[in-house]
Amino acid sequence: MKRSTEHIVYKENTEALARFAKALGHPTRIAILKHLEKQSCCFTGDLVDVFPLAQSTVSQHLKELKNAGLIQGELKPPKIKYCINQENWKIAKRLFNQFFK
Amino acid sequence: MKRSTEHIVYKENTEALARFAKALGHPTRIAILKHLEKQSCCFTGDLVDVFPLAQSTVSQHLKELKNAGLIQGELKPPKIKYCINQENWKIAKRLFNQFFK
DNA sequence: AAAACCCATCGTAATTTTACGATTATAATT
DNA sequence: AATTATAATCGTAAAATTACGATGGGTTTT
Repeated sequence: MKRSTEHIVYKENTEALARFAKALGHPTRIAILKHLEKQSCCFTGDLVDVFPLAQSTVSQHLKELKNAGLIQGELKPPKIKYCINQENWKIAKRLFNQFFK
Repeated sequence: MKRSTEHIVYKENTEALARFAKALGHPTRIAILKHLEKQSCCFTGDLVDVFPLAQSTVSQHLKELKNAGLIQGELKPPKIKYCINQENWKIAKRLFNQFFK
């Protein structure tokens, strides 16, 4: 089946908002972010203890949040400390705010 | 491969927020909602003209937005008029606001 | 150097999403 | 009753997502 591979061009903000929303589109990722907001920071292992999910699955969710720019990891051997990416968080906040204004 | 079919229990708001976010997680759906906000309402056909997508594809996106509760359709034969679901819109707005507070 | 620890990545499978054209359903018009 | 208009739904295919266990790559500790 044919499927248009060239994608539609949307406004800058539309793409960005959809990207953030997509990253937020899974309860586990929302829960991870809530956890990070409360704790300010945490290690992967902490989250593996919190959720009944495999370590690799949690890691994958973290990767998506990182790819979306919502979190960032800091090497703290032998662990990795994850925090909210405040800069992008502000951008996301602003985009959602003006979307729902 | 085994895969846990029983799902994790999240807080009420976490599930709800993820559901809304997921619906917003595609640029076409963001664009549709922006259009609805500006126009206040519109018909499926209007959107088919706006986006370079098949009618069935647009209809599918509308269905998802409807399932998420973000829009509602009103029979206006032979058309269907779509509007933002103000009640749920307010809920979504509140959930995102308190999430990003 | 070996063992232990933490976590990303790989490989894989099931499921869901996204897109299309074709068909169907409903209502209005002729 | 037949035709037209509008839009949902069906069937299908490709791609992406979500989950798991297993493996591997750095550090630190022994």
